[in-house]
Amino acid sequence: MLEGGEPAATWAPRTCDTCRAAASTVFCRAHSFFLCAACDARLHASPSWHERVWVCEACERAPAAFLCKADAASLCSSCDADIHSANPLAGRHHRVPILPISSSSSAAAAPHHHDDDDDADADADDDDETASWLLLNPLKSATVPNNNDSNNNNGFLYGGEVDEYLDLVDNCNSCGDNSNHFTAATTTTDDYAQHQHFDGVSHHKSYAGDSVVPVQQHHHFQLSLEFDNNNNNKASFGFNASVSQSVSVSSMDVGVVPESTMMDVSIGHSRPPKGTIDLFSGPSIQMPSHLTPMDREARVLRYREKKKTRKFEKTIRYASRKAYAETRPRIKGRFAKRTDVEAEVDQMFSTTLITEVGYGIVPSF
DNA sequence: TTTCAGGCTTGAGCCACAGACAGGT
DNA sequence: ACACCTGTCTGTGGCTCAAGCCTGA
Repeated sequence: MLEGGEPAATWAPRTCDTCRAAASTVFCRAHSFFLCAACDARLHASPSWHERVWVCEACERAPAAFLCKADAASLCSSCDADIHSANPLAGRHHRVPILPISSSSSAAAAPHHHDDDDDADADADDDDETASWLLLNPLKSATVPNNNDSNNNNGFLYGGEVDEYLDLVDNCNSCGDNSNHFTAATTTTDDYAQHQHFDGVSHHKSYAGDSVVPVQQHHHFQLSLEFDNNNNNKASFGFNASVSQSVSVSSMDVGVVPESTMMDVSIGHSRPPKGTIDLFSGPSIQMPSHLTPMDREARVLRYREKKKTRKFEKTIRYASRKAYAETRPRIKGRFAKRTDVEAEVDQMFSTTLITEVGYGIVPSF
């Protein structure tokens, strides 16, 4: 859990230069003032508006200079440089110089807008995000034939492969031959709250995917790709690739509980912890070598659908077991043996539970 | 700039037991 | 074919602690 873990003092937004109370949201270039929404509306209510820009959404202390379309975030030069140099994927985010707040669209253009009713924007953002998640090296993509999909230009080419990988990981039990070598490195530091299952993850001030605006730490999952120039349909995955690119995929969305440390491929690793997937041992996962545009589109759609429906909450499969566990005596958190008296009380409790709540029948799935 | 210590965060593992499930009689 | 018995496996929550990360000196 991250409760209280955020150094709030260091992230205090700049206060309004006029009222000195509210957090500033815009920067007026004419005044060289940081203004809150109220003061901005008051000072710039006349038709002769000054040119204003949004305050950086990351540091909240400097005027925004760029708009990152992938993150839908307005960023100052410093934050933009920091964030988009963090990894190759972030570097591919499409950013444009930020435009002054227009007279009619200040509200509509407000940052932090992720309204579902704005389908066009949502789709665009979704495309960007999906691309960010799925894309691999665009240069390499261009070298692969059977590549007629216009989406390839923005790196969608291997979305299907990545998605396929996600599915493979989900299923966790299908491995092909070793012609394609797949390895992965993971780092894990933060953002996960307690999760006991692959889907049992909760977020705390984290931005899903590779949205990196305020990300201080990142779970990411790295793939390295090696392309066989002699057989362009074959892509192998490995760390020692002479021509390789990395792609970061948030493990929280992949649904994989990664190894806890960055692993060196050369280091032999023993059994992974229970509940994790050992991506390093055994036969490599075979990746599909080529897909039709329709296949790719279908996979991307499937990926998006999965992303929409994924659940981070812990799923209780057996309510009765939960009820028993909650009433069970513990010693330092561990279940302890019940005394006869406790067993009797529990028996009574169970009877009550059956009649009142309906527990006692464990549903089968 | 590098190193180190201390604090903080995260997640695996442990425990007992009810119920599911498979296989034998 | 059916009922019953037995053994094994699964899932449940709170706590501890090791490992890794972060921050400041």
